[in-house]
Amino acid sequence: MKFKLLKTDPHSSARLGIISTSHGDIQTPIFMPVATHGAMKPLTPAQITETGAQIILSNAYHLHLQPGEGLVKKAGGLHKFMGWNKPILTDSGGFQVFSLPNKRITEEGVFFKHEITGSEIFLDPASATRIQQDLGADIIMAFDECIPYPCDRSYAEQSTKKTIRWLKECQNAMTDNGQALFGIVQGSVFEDLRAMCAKEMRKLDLPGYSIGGVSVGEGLELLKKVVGWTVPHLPEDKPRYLMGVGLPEDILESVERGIDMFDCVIPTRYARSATLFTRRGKIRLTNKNYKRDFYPIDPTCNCYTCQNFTRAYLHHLFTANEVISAVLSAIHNVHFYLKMMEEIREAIANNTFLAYKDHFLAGYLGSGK
RNA sequence: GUGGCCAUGGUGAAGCGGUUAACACUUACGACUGUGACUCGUACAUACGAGGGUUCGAUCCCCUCUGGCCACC
Repeated sequence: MKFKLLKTDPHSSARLGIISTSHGDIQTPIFMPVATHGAMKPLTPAQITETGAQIILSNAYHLHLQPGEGLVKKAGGLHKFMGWNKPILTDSGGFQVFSLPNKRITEEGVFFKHEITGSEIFLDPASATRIQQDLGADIIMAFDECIPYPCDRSYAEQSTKKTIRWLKECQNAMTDNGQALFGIVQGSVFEDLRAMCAKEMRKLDLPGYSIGGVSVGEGLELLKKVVGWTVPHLPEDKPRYLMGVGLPEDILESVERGIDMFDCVIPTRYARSATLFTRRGKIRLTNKNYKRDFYPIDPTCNCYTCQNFTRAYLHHLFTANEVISAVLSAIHNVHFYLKMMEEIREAIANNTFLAYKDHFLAGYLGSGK
């Protein structure tokens, strides 16, 4: 994997770049839709491609449980297994340390309770790395501890140091198979911890760096601060990935502060519960005022769903609990995100990023809504 | 025709003398940020078939009516 920084916005820290992988190039800033189990919830790879996705995210933890990295490897790797020949990034399972209820964290790793079988499974930096190597994604993530928010300083400091140590163990576990290992900066909402973590990780000369432990309830204002504290300590010539973010406004604010990559479940998850993104804000298609609304979800959108279906039809599909309600909605939401990213890149290229951001937010957050 | 049982919101239903009529579903509106088609939050019977009566007080007791179910003729 290689990253080429094409330009930096003269009015902000927004950047334009290209990540090259053996499965193709990725234009940054980019949003990565999430396909945790090796499947993007309701969409086929062909549909994912149609939304404009350049890279998707899968999760090593989930694939380890089912069907197991050994089987994926035997199938020829994750790309071949799931029929997706563009770049893939796998998350290590570090986030599950944060999000799953039954786990025990030690200095060496984390014990999880298998959700289905109830058996105990153990993940540590070495095993998480090995799993991801077997899966064969283009970019793999370090095994970290995603610190909950709020969190007291002493725990945050101890956890952050552990994450740094774990990163070194991940790096040591790497074999030269062409995959790129990204480190994950933690440090909760403490400026010095974020800076310390970024500086320490920078010394390891990794192909990319991410910021983790955000979007865990701290809110947009703190998110902006955390990104602002961290980015200056990261190398210019390596991609920066803000994990698990976010809403359109979160992404715009973070691009402005120098982030290149994003992932989030929001567009696909919201699609399943009838929340759709439009240039004028989110709408919830199950609301009864859409029952007789014969306009597309977003009249300015050129996705398959908006070109062919009305809000009234989608409202009907959700009411009738038809599975393609999720399919058509996900196509739109993912397309919406990726179109926004495309426009962000165009704006940076034209030195008009801040104007674009203001214009977008004015329409999206809007007057009435 | 006679006897018995029952009648609570959009639905299924608790309560059976005492200030807010349980719960579930539906519905409505929210939430969801390194993903269980999940889940969660909030709202929703001035009202207990109708009319009388007893009582300090009735959805809960009594009478009549109306409606439904069952049994017998």
